Amino acid sequence: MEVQPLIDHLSRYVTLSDVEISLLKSRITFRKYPRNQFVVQQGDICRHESFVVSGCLRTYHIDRQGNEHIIMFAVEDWWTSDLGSFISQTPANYNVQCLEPTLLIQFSQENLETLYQEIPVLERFFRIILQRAYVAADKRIIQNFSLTAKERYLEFRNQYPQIEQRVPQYMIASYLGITKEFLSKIRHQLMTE
Amino acid sequence: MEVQPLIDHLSRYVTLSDVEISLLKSRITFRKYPRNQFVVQQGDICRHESFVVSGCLRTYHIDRQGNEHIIMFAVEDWWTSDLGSFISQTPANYNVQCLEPTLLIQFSQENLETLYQEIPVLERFFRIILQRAYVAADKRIIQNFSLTAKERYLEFRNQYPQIEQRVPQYMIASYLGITKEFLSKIRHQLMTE
DNA sequence: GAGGAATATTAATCTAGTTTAATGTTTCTT
DNA sequence: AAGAAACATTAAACTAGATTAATATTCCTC
Repeated sequence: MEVQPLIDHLSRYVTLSDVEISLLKSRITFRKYPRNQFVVQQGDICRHESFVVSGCLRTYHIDRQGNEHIIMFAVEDWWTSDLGSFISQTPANYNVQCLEPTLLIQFSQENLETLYQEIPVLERFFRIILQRAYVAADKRIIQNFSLTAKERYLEFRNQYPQIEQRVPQYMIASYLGITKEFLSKIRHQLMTE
Repeated sequence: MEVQPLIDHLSRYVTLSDVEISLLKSRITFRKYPRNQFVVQQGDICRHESFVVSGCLRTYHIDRQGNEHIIMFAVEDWWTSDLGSFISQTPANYNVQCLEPTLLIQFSQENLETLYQEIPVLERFFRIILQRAYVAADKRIIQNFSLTAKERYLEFRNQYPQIEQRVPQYMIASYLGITKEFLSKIRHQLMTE
């Protein structure tokens, strides 16, 4: 059924035989979430790695003072989960919440381990995914250190134009690490110059 | 010779036979660096993953405005490199510099690939290392968002007491993402309260 | 042990971004 | 179509941390 986007996605990185594809299909789960529902909640153990077939999600952390900080968004063709929690099966630092009705393809730890045996190139594929996540996290550390809020906003808009249209501004502010009021000010500045 | 610290370190995560250990020994390189020398330079491709036998290093990024930002320190028993660059053999975002005379055990890409074939559990080991690096990067993003400079300093002091003694304060300030003057102020505050 | 380099402190002024609070606008629901 | 909820803007007062610049202190090195 809706598995094609995943197959296409995998095919961009590794080559799979027909047998491997049916094997894969037998070990995945489709799950439909309504708007606002949580795929992972902070404190729970993240049981799945999820591929987004359709919809939009945010990953955020609630700090000691109760403030939300959005770490990433995910839309069609992206992976989402609390990777740290999934990997080491420890309590999640993040909430993963659907911002739209969302369809996910999910891989449980156990099924993924089995698949690694059955389809060795998947190991390679998920190592690539982990590496990309690491590099992205790394890049964000640098950007938060070295760019102003305005520069980060422009960078975001430039890199994720699709996302800016789909999520409310106060969430983008949270992603950028600033208040919604200040983002509003920045946008005003950008428009009147 | 000085390989024991590495063996001990590996043994904490995986079990190696004597045969595997000699195999390992044959595929590593020792390298001694004097103070201030660079193990990796921003823009170069990072050719090795390095285990610190003795000494102390910093990893830092120079941004567009020419400001330095320290991303991490490494001392005995730690791994260091520009992981993003090493993994994907792309130009490094970071400089890795010795702050003391330093002895490293280095793994080249090719030797590491060979070792993965020869000693499969090493694949597991380095996946764990990558995961830890990812989780650490992740944690830092959260901390930089949600803690004040003072809180981050206390956190650092608490988590890396050994390092605070070994590196100059202005580098700690850079690691915390603040100026040396402001760190000085924080320290003053902490002492007089 | 003197002199210079590197490191650290202090204090005044400045600014990017926050807070608070009020007002406006859009979107959802019935 | 009205009312309520969610989202966005504006502006004034405030603060964490930067910048600048001068002075101390520590640490090499000859």
